Amino acid sequence: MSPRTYRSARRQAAAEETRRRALAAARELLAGDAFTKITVDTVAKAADVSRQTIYNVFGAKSGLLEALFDALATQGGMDLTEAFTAPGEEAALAAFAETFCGFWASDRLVIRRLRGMAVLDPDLGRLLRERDEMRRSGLKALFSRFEGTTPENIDVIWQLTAFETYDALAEGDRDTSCVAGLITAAALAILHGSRPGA
Amino acid sequence: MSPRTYRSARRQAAAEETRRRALAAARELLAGDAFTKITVDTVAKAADVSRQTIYNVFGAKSGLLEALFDALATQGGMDLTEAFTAPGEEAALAAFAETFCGFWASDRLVIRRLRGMAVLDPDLGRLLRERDEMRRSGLKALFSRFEGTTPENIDVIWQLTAFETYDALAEGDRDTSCVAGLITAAALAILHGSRPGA
DNA sequence: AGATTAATTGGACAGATCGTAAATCCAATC
DNA sequence: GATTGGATTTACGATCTGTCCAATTAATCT
Repeated sequence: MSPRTYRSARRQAAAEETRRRALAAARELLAGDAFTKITVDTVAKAADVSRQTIYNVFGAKSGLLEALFDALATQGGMDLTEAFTAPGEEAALAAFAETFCGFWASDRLVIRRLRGMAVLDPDLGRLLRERDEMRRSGLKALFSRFEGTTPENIDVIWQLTAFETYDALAEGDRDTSCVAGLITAAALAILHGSRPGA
Repeated sequence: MSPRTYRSARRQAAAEETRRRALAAARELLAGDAFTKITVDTVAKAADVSRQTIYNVFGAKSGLLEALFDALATQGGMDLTEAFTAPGEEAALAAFAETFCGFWASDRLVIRRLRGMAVLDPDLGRLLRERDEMRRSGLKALFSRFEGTTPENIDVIWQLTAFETYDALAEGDRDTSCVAGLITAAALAILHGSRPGA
């Protein structure tokens, strides 16, 4: 009746390791050709871990996917300081677009497939919408420095910097920075090209 | 050893009817709250048809979904003649955008979910990419009437008229024609606002 | 009318997959 | 050496897919 408390760096590290391996395995499977066959069992085997462990660590398959999504976002290391410290509107937009395109490109297949699954998985869907809203907030904050940006324009640019837009424009081996350039140009045209009169 | 051939309007009509009912049931389920639970069994029950019939008619669950996707496109009645007979670039683009936005809006949830499933279903994915390519062809044909449109711009406008863009911009109860307007304006800005020099 | 066929049904089955439960093992910690 | 946290093993129930096959019903041909 006196439960001792056992803290340990070693055990904790080992647990981290299995978690890390599971996520890495899931990611690799999702990036591969047989990604439709992604299963708790296949992930466990690929991670050289028992199936039960996956459930112990992540609770459920959806938990594993959510954790993977988070891990991607985290280790993606998105740094928006360049966008926020850029001198002008154009430079800021270019930095913003390049940052996100770089992120989308870093794990294109995995992100695409996770987003597909998110449509059928409410929890994953929430997580994803949350992240997308963060991008929208970022855009809002970015444009608060400049004047005369309508909410509608922000919405459109929000979609221009979305994964789906990157994914569509990157078709046919178009370079990532090239895609970012297209997006930046489009955003700028929308911001300045709207002719209120004629 | 002399297999007679039985043709009949009545039987054929009855078969059409069960097929129609199955598709209608699938569509309704996909539009509802419990769409994650869409199952051959639930579809069959909702259509008041045996599970086996679904397999007889569509071969597999994926066949049912593909048929539904096709049915949506067909009965969506997309008519691009207005876009192709419009006097000028702006009118043509507006008609094009409105036609597609109207289609996307006609079954927004179902289309969204089908597209999500398509990520995990290679056959459905092909079908969907085919349709999207048709939109791209349409755009190319549309702009062949006008000069100076770069392939890059077509790609961007292609994505602007994609379902994902409509879906994102229609968030928060934004009117369909309003979304079409945003898309048209963005496309026009991209076409004319690209400043080649400075 | 009677034979024949098309369309559908019902039940049973194998195989995957998810998720849970309980007993056990092992190594790090007290 | 006893205890604990983490991982494993095995077993199980539930759901869903897809297949097989015998049986049923109604329309069509002769």
